[in-house]
Amino acid sequence: MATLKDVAKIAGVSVKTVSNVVNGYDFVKPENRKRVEEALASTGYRPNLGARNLRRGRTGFLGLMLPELSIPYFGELAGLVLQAAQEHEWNVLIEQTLGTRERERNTLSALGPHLIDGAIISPEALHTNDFEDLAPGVPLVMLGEHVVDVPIDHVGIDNVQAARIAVRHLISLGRRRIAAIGAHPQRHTAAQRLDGYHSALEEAGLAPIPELVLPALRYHRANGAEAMAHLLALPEPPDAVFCFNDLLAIGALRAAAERGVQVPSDMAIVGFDNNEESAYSLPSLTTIAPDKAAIARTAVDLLRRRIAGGTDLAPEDVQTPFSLEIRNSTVA
Amino acid sequence: MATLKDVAKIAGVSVKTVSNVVNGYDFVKPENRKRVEEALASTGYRPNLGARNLRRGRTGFLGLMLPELSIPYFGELAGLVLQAAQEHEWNVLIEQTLGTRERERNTLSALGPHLIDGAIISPEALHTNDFEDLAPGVPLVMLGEHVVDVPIDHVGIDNVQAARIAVRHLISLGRRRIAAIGAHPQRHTAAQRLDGYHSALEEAGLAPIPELVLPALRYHRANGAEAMAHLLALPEPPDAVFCFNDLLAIGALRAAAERGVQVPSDMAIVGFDNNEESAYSLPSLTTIAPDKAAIARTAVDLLRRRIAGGTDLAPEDVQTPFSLEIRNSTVA
DNA sequence: CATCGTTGGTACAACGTTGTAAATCCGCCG
DNA sequence: CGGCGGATTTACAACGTTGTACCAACGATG
Repeated sequence: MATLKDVAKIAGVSVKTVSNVVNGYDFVKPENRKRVEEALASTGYRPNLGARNLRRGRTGFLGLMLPELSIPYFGELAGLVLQAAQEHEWNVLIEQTLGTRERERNTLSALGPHLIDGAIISPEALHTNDFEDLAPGVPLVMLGEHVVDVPIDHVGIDNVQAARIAVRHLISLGRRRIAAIGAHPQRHTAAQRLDGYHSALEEAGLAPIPELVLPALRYHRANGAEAMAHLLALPEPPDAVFCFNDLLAIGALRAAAERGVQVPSDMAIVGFDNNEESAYSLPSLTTIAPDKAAIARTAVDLLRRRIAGGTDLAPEDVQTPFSLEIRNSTVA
Repeated sequence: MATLKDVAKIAGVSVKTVSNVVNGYDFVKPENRKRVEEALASTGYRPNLGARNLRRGRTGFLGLMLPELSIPYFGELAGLVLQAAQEHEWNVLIEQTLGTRERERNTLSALGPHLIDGAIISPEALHTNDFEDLAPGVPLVMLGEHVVDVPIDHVGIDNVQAARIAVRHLISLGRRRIAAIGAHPQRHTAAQRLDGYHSALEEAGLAPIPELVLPALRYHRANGAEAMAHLLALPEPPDAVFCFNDLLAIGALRAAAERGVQVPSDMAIVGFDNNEESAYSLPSLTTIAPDKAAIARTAVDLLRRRIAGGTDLAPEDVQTPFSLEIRNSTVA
């Protein structure tokens, strides 16, 4: 593998001059520039990023910590983060935590400043004090969950409002017994969505029905199916369900179908995330559609700002847009 | 950020002694070892991987080139590769090509030995000579597509056999007009699956019906829907479809439902890949289920072998197991 | 013609780590 | 007590890059 030294020897100039050409420095005699460029081409020179970063004190890498790539929301998001990072010539290192606090702590503590310039994290189980213990020494941007009392930039949508809009939609269709699937003791986003759910009920003058609020420990399809099965076994089942993500909704859809419950006539279902698959389910899924590209772009931008030196800026909490995507699981 | 030098100063020893402790060298006086360890702990020292790798000539990174993380198959696969790589203390750098030859070429050529120790690639559009042009100088393992005349390790399933088994299944259900969706002029895997399709028809004494073989330029849900719409508009539509991946099948499922065609009674559908979502579609999807974990593990192992020095080993082509997952899109 | 600024080029050091070879220490043997 | 040999430690160089400081050549300016 060719190094600057090799190229310099061939071109008959100093190492630094080659470096200057490679880095687009202006003042190089055209003749020398040409010779260097030829030498570069003939050797197929590629800079050794390790060495360059060692010198520059930057690594060229961003970390991306998320629960699981096989979860569509995170797969889609990761793809968009990769794209946004690429536009700024960053490579992305992805770390999966499977949503366990243990692995999230490990990952956080492994986030040395030598490995990455900054990280985008999507924690599910981290506690406030984990951040203090393990302060990784690089800028972080948090997605989704918002651990409030930690001074870290955050990007996400207004979960309360989004949930409210979803439930309002169900109410506007005449539904009155509206269930919620996805309550979770630790998750902030779950609490917020539950808030929105309750406030929408309240503003419509509907009394909350506690047994229609179901928890979900994980947000997978199986959990949604399980919850829906439980709801349908109630003496008085709901006429609509707001699921805290699309996977839960897809599971719910299936459980309903298996029991001959018609969606949307007997049971309207709204999801959250707008996974690609949700436009193709049968029936297609009405869902809250966050602007994932905006989330990815914003996260990378915030990180850029911090890395560029804004260490003592106040932590920002950026809210990205979302919309309600109305499909056949609520309106035939 | 603490460096070896800082730690050395605190512990009152030389840099090298600290390095020795960090790297588990045996002959360090217990007393010094203790002092160094304390200093390490008190500074929270973390090795600068860039510098270490510069010195060692290795990077600790694996590349993973794939079309799109938002495609469930690749999202799931990427997750498994990350896990397999992690077991050998490798970090993984993911690069998305969107399946374009242009970006695949770029990625391949950017795969300098400085950045990664080896790469797992899942090309869709690369030509044989691209590999010669751009020989990245690090070991590669290819997944899925098999560009035959390139001497590179390959991992995948027996596509011909898998397709044959899928189509046999349809035939065993009494279907006689069996369509195929996913033919593609360049893709090797498409050609192989088409082979399997034809050979299954032949062994059952069924004459191939050319207009039932539909191409798909991309393998997304929309392409499947489009193809199915086309099939249903034929004067004599098929009674079964073999789709070359699950996304096509999901699209086909939807197109059928939209036109009131009952699956599986009027139309049986088989997919390929066993995406997680396919167990939850309505009806659930019969599909070829490759052992994705085995693919990921095998790919990482092959890479390990090469990186460990086996440069002049003959290229291997490992076939991983698969099964036919029978669900309600063929059997009610 | 002396001075200056601009352009073009170079040598050197440094980033943090580890391999090599050489230095130092120590107990023990003769 | 001199020296031997292993244990322990160290100085130094090197990995490939780039920032800094400096040097050289040149035309223009006064």
